[in-house]
Amino acid sequence: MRSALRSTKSGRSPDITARAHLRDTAIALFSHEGFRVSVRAIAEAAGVSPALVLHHFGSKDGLRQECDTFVLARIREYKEDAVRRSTPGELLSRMAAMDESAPLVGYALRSLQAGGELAHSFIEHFVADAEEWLAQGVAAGTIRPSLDEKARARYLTIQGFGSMLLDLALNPPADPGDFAAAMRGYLARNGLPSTELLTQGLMTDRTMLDAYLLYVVDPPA
Amino acid sequence: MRSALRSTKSGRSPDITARAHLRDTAIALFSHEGFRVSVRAIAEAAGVSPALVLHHFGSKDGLRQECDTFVLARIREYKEDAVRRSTPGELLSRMAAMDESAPLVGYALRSLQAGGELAHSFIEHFVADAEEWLAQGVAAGTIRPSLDEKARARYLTIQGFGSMLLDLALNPPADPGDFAAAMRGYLARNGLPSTELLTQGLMTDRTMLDAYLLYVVDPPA
DNA sequence: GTCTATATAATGATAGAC
DNA sequence: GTCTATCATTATATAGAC
Repeated sequence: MRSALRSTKSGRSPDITARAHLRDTAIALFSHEGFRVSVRAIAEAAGVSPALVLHHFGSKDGLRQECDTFVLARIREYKEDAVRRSTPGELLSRMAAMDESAPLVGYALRSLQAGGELAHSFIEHFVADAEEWLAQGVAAGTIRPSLDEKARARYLTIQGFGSMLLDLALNPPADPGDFAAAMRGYLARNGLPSTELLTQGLMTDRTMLDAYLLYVVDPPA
Repeated sequence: MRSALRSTKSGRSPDITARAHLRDTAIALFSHEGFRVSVRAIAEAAGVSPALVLHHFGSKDGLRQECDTFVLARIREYKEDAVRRSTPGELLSRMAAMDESAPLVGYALRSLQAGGELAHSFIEHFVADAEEWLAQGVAAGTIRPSLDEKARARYLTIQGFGSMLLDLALNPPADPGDFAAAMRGYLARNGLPSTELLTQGLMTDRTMLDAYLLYVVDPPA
């Protein structure tokens, strides 16, 4: 009721409210410990009472949704600013290198594993980028054309993030918050083979692809 | 105390005990709903009291460990029997096609996402297989050699499972228990682009690989 | 081996004072 | 906006009878 009055009274940035502080704390904790952290833990980290958290967001789910939309919005901002031809991994690395935005990356990765709505938006965004990037490469002659460009863009995106998620789950970094270090570990382990695969493929000839096209895409009656 | 007596009395297979039944029920439920299912739910599904479950396994963690070791052992058995040149995906599909072993596959996949000890054993096993399979292909001339065969075997394994896990998290099957159907969905979405990637790679020339080798593997001083 | 009853701890959420 | 106090639920786990 009185919030309008209060907002006019405050001359500072409208986002440095207690509510925003709570949301940022929640993102940091979700990123660091996963979505199982309790409302109590978030409240304690923020130095307020648990009741206040629920007062602001209604429920833990409400808090989650606010975090989701905020993280997605911020990642979109970063992507607008970033150079277009950077790969998703490079973009995330650069984001994570900044202390302020590292939790955003961790949060996004957590939600990818959880598979919610943010995960979909997140992936769709990178799929769209990949499609454009691939199309430019095909036009320039540096990338081979595909029989299904959309499917390839989606596959490469899922393949990249999926490999990273599983690799990090199997080799958990000492500090879960230091995403940049985690990313370095991933690249140290997989940089060479993934580059080999992208540049040379695995097979020496087309027989496997031809078999797939013949028996799966256009099966004999 | 009296269990030795009972086991001698029973002339049936030593694994069809109530304990084994409980374990199987737990695996089915873990596979279907994830590791957050309560001991209560498992007990109810098995038609016993929650206390009995804990009586047998000491704790929920004890139950988890017993399920882990059992699942790993069974998957190893299947792999021994299976034809050697089948891919991991084919193997799991064949396993999942059998009603009896489908929960094992689901359980293994869940534990991959959780990233525990079973996940490591599971992956290591498939990495070892991949390495042998790749070596045979290289010897036969059907597969290109790699500068780091071990790293490639690990990467391809992680890449395959990681892509599948993320794809399934983003496109959850109607029936989480029907792994075979889930796998068909995954292949329908990604079969073509993954086959293209394996046979042809993505790039039209070696410049990306050469750049990687020059600046990352052997960086200029 | 199996049960009932209970202890204990943690969670998300609410009520109401200030 | 923020708190204290409390509720209702759920979880794992234990004690002890049968």
